[in-house]
Amino acid sequence: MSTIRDVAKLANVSVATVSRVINANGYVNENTKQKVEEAIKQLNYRPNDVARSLFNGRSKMIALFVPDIQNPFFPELARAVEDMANSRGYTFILCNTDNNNQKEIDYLQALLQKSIDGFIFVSSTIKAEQIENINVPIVAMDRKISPELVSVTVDNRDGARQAVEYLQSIGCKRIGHICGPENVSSSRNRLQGYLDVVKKEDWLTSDFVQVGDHSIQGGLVAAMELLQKNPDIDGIFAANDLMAVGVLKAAEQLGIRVPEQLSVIGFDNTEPGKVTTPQLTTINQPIYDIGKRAAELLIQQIETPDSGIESVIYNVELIVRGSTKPLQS
Amino acid sequence: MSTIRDVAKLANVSVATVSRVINANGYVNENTKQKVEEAIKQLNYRPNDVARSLFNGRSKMIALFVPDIQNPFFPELARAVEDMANSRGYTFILCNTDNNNQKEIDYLQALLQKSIDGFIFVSSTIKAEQIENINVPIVAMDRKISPELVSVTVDNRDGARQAVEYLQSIGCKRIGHICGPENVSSSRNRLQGYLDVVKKEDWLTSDFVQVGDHSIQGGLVAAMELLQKNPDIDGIFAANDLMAVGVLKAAEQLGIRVPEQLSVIGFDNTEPGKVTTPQLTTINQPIYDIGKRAAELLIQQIETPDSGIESVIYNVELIVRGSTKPLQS
DNA sequence: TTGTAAGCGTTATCAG
DNA sequence: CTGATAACGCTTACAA
Repeated sequence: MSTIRDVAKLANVSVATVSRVINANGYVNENTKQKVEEAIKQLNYRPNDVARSLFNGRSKMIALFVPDIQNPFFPELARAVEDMANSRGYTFILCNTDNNNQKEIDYLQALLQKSIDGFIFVSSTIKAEQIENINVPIVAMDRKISPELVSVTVDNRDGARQAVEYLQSIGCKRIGHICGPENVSSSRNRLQGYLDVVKKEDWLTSDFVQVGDHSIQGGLVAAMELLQKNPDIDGIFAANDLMAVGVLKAAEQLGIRVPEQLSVIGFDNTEPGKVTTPQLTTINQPIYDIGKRAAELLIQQIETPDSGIESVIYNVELIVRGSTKPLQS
Repeated sequence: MSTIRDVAKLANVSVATVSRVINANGYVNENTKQKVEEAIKQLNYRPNDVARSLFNGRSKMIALFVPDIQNPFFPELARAVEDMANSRGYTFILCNTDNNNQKEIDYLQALLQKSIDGFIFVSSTIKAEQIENINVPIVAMDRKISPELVSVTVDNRDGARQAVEYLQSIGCKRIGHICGPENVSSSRNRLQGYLDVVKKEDWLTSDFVQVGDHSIQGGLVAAMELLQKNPDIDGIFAANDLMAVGVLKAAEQLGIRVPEQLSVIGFDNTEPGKVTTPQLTTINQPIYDIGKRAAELLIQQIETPDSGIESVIYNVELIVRGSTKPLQS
């Protein structure tokens, strides 16, 4: 690896001049510029980013924290962040936190020591005070962390309402809900949306809501509970697609036909819901856009501090597929 | 952020002494050590990794190149690499290459400028000569790049044989194969395994092999072709689970019952094959172990060059589920 | 328009 | 056992 000094020597100029041409800043005579560029080419010189980072305290790296990339919701999000990071010249670092606060703190610390330029968090475990005196920009994605922190989310409550209203519109009379963990803001909002629609129904009891953990297995267990306690349920809204797939499995095990006897609806519009039989009716989130936007906002904050960034809330929409069907009456 | 100089000042010692304490190397009096540690705690000092990297030319970062993290095969692999990297104190960088050689080269260049310590490649597009004078360790994973390069793979040919022999054992008489792209070493080996078993069958023609692109859609299209050209096919071995899911979809569209009329078998044992109806019979790869081992070998090469690393080949095993069933006769 | 030199925060060498 | 000090490779005053 050749250094700026090698280039300077070969071009018969000082390192300052080389630096000027590399960064296209400051005056430099067209002729010497040619000489320098020639030398750079000859030596196949590339500036050492570590030295640059040391000097200016910036690394051109951003990190994304997600609970677990093995959850099919996250790869597309990660992909979007990476693509945007890339196109703006940033290196992308992926951190799986397993919803473990200690891991988050450890990652945070380690990356700060590397002069990371910013963070995007998908987290329900980090506390606002743990990041309040971090002096690099942070954006919350998918889940809010605190009202003050810039975030990119969707209108979860409205999505849930759309889902439950749709179930009603096709004739469902008893609608259960499998919600996500209580500490996840999006789960709370989806539960809220469910309640908005059914709270005045006389059949509603706490037995119609079960908590799942966003996994297929969790959805299966919750659905079993739900269906056994309330045999008259004819519609289930699960807070994400994975749990909805679990509902499908539970129904299969119990010999309940979907959608003839039970309509099922998920949330997210991720891949698993497209390979089941029947395919899942769900609420679509613009996942790629969310990731892209979050990265964009982060980079804007990095490059233009105090440029007044606003949080973003995307709309969601119902996608009807085979797991829901108007009931015969 | 305080520096080593602040610590030195507060503890009334030189920066050299502080450095010795931090790195636990060289002699330092127990008493002064206490003083220094005290000062470190008081200032909440953390060494600047960028400065360290500049000095010793190492960054404690490793990168993983995969075609696309949205393919469900890769998240588990990535997870394994990250976990191992973490446990050894390395930062993990994920790069999606889209099988695009230019992207690979660009990433390579960019990361080398950041003093990256090593690479793990899942690639069928990079050429051996493009990496031959990279002076950091490289490990190939899942796919071989060149015979000389250390790799961690599975016995694809044997896995394919197991799959096809199993189909024969349950009575399949005409077995088609959907293979992956020809430039992918694992695809070639799986095709080879398929041929090992059926090459002497008199019914075998080139119509029994279709090329897919490892996606559901690609599998669907290939299966359509296969089933229309050879209506008597009663078994299909797809080179990965995603394409096998496509086969299931094709069968559904054509009104062919699986497994009664057609047995289907995939490869990888990934999540999508577990949510279909029927669930997919497949060949299990120890995905997490592969990733973990590759990372381990890479780090070993980084920390102990010339320690004589050998390539690793894992065994695979058949997992029987609902998409295959002994034929009535 | 160009060059000199200080400094970014560490580590390691070499005296003491 | 401890302290100066010269690197690591780059950028940016400041001078010329």
